[in-house]
Amino acid sequence: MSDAAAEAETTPRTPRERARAQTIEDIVRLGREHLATQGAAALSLRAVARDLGVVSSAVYRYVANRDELLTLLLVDAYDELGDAVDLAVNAMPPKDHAGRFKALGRAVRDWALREPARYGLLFGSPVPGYQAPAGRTSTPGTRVIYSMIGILDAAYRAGELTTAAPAAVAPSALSADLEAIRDELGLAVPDGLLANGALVWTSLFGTVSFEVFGQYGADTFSARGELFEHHLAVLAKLVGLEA
Amino acid sequence: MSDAAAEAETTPRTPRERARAQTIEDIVRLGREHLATQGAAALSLRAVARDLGVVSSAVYRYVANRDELLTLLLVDAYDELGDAVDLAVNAMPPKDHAGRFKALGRAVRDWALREPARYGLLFGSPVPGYQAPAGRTSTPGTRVIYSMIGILDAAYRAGELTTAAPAAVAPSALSADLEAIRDELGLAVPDGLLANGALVWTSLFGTVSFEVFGQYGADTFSARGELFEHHLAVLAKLVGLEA
DNA sequence: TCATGTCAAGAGCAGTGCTCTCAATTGTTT
DNA sequence: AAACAATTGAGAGCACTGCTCTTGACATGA
Repeated sequence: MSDAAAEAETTPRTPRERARAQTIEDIVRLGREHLATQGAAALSLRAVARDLGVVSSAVYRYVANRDELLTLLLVDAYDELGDAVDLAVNAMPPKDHAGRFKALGRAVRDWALREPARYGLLFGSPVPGYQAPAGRTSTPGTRVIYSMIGILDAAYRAGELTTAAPAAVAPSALSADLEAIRDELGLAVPDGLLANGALVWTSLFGTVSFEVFGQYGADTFSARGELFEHHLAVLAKLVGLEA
Repeated sequence: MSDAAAEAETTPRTPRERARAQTIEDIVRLGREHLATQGAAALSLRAVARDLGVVSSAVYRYVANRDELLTLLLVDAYDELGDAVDLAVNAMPPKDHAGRFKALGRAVRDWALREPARYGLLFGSPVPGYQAPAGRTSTPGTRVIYSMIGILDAAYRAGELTTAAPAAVAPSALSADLEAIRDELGLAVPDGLLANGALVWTSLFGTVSFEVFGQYGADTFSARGELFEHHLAVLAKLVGLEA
C-alpha cells in the first residue's frame, strides 16, 4: 500500500499481476453489462460474482466495494463517451467549426440513446450515498466540455464567429469566474461568449436527458431526431457558429 | 375493488375511512422526508414503517408496494413544484410576460435547490424497474411546461414578442408534431417559436440539473445565481420575450 | 523445498421487498 | 347488548442485497 496510485498505472509484469488485471477487467466488463441493462442503482456485486462464476466474497479481492466498482464504471463510461465524441469531431475538417460542434452534439446524443443507463450514471441523479472521487473522475469527465470549448476557442481565434456576438457580462462575481476559466484553460473567447458556451453546454445535455429519461411525453414528439437537429442549430447560433 | 378509482377520489365518510386516509397521509409524509434526505433509490418501506411505529408488513395494508409509494411521492413532488411555479408566476403582472417567464425559471431552480433528491426523482435518471403510471402522473407532471407555454402563447397573442422571430420550421415530421401540439392545447404560436420553446424548456431543466446534480466542477462556478440569471436572459431572448 | 502471498469458499450479520397466517381490534348490524 | 364481519397489526419466513471474517487450498518466488 506504499504507492498504490503509482502501481495502478504501471503495466502488470508478473503473471500474477496480469491474471489479476484480467480479472478486474472481467469484473468491469460484466459490471458494464449489468449497468447497461438494469441501471446504476440495480448494480449488484453478487450478480457480477455469479456471472463471473465465483462466490460473492471473492470479488472483494479485486474491488474494494460497490462504490469502487461504480467509480471504475464511471471512468469507463466517461472515456467511452469521450472517445465517441473525439472520433466524431475529428471526422470533420478542422476549419468546419460549426460542423465539429454539431458532430459533438450528435455524438453525445447517439451515445446517450445507445447507452441510456450509463448516460444516467454520468448525468442523471446522483447515486445515493455515492460520491465520485474527483481525483479519478474529473479528467475523463471533462473531456466533452473541453472539446466543445476547444471548438469554440478555435473558431473565435480564427475570426470565424458571427459578429452578432453576445452582450458582454458586466463586471461581477460571474465575470471573475469566467476570467478564472479563461486563464486556466488558456482561452481567448470573451466573457459573453464563454457564458453562452456554458448555456449551450447545459442545454445540450438538457435536451439529451429529456429524450433519454423519457421526460417528453410518450407521444408528444415522434420526430425527435429532427427536433434535436433544430435545437442543435439554435445552439450553434447562440455561440455565433452559425449565422 | 369494483370501482377503486371512484372511491379513491371521494372524501372519506366513515371514521374507518378517515383513519385510513390519515395513515396513508402519514406514510406519504414520512416517505417524503426520507426521500428528501436520502434520495429515491434509498427509499425503504421498512424504514417508513419504523418511523410510523409499526411493523413493516402493516404498511402494505395501505400502500400496495414500493412503486406505489414512489408514485404517490412523485405526484406529491410534481404538485409542490407546480404550486411553487404558479405562485411565483402569478405574483407578476399578467402583462409582464418576460417577468413571468423568469419567475417560472427562478421558481424551478429555487425548488430544485431546496429539494435536490425530490427534483432528482422527477427529472433525473429513472428509478430502475419503476415505470411511472402515465395516467396518474401526466397531469401534475405537465403543469410547469403548460404554464410556460401559456406565458409564451399569451405574449404572442398580445403581439409583444420581438419581431426577430425564429425561422420557420420546414414542413416535415417535426412540423406535424408541432401542429398536433398546437391543436391539442389550442395555441396560436407558430412552429419556429414552439420549437424554440421546447429548447428553452429542456435548457432550463438542463441548467438546473447541472447545478443540482453537481455536474459543474466543485469550484468552476461560484456565482451560480448570476450564471443562471444570464442563462435565463438568453433563453428569454430565444423565444422573443426580451430584445 | 519451503515460506510467503494470494486466492476462493463459506458462514454470518444486517439490511431490503414482499407474502402469508393468525389473532386482536374495530365498526356495523341485528 | 350481542353477534358478525371487515379491517388491522404482528410475526414468521423467503429471497435478495452489501460486506466481513475465517478457513483451507493453491501458486509463486526464493
